[in-house]
Amino acid sequence: MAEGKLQREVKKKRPFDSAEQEALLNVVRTGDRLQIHFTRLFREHELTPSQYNVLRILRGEGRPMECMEIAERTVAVVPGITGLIDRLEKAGLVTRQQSQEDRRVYLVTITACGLALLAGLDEPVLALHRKLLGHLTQSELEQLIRLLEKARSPWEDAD
Amino acid sequence: MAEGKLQREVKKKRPFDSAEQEALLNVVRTGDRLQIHFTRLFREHELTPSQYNVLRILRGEGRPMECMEIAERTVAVVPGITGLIDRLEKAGLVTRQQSQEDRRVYLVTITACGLALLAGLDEPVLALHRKLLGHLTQSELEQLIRLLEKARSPWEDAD
DNA sequence: CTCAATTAGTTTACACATCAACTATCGGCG
DNA sequence: CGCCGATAGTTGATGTGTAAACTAATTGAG
Repeated sequence: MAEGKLQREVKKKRPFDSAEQEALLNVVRTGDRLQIHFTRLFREHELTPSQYNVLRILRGEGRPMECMEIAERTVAVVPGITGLIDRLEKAGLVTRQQSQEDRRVYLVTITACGLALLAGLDEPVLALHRKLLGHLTQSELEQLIRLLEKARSPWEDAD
Repeated sequence: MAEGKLQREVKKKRPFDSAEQEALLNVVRTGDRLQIHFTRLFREHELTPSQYNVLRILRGEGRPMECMEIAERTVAVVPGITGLIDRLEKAGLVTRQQSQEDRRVYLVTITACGLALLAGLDEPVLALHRKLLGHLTQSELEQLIRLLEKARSPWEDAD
């Protein structure tokens, strides 16, 4: 247990400066690696991870949403949403129309085509979850979730 | 313990489809949030995280390195390295010169200016590690490291 | 009511990741 | 020797994230 695998992976000569650093690099690297697999899966369906996330949010909410709302629930910042919606609209997966109540806001709605695309991805996405983390026991998954939530707790809400 | 914080954060109506999914989203989200803080720190010194990583690799190795070697130790793929090195060279932090043995390869060397920049960042980086994960006990950090290594183990080497 | 502050969203500029295509060089085989 | 495949690196196109400046519309204080 003395030297972790990440240490060998990045071929560092000396040990990590601290356990915090080793844990932090492990989290970041694992997150990257996880995302890569989903990126590949989505690409087979001409989607990027960001686009998939937006579609999932729209389906989950089940109603037209403002750009601001969407931005709040993704990593993306408001300006990035514009181009994202542009491309989704061009692909026919969402529609955008000006709100009548407040003409500053544009409401984004997922189309039947978008819903069908998501439906076709549900099973592969679940299968990929199992493939990537299925070798951990339920107890280990719970431990991992608990530790990560505790890690984020001081800086996730107010920073 | 029943419902995790991430579930509330993303305001999902229903629980996660599986513990694998919840753990996966937790890893990805935590990794993103961690990176954001370092991005801000590096930006104060006119560096991006990718640029910082390349400089750290060069300092750690202590010798001129080929682009291929650098690419292997970062998330970046070879084509991305080109522009990265371009910008570092323009900033005077590295130099690039054609190898004499094999004129296909270009050797990248960190400059004294680059080393000085890194030296000034060492303490703030360590401090940020402590700030972000210092509230976890040593035992928790070790657990987290162990779980993440186990998570990656099936797909990190050969995939 | 009117004007200033606020808010939603877009545009622009830059850094980066990815893929495909290209150039230059090396190495080996005939 | 000369050509052909392999390799190192670059370039270009597309998508995304970030920040700053901008437009359009709403709100609120005087």
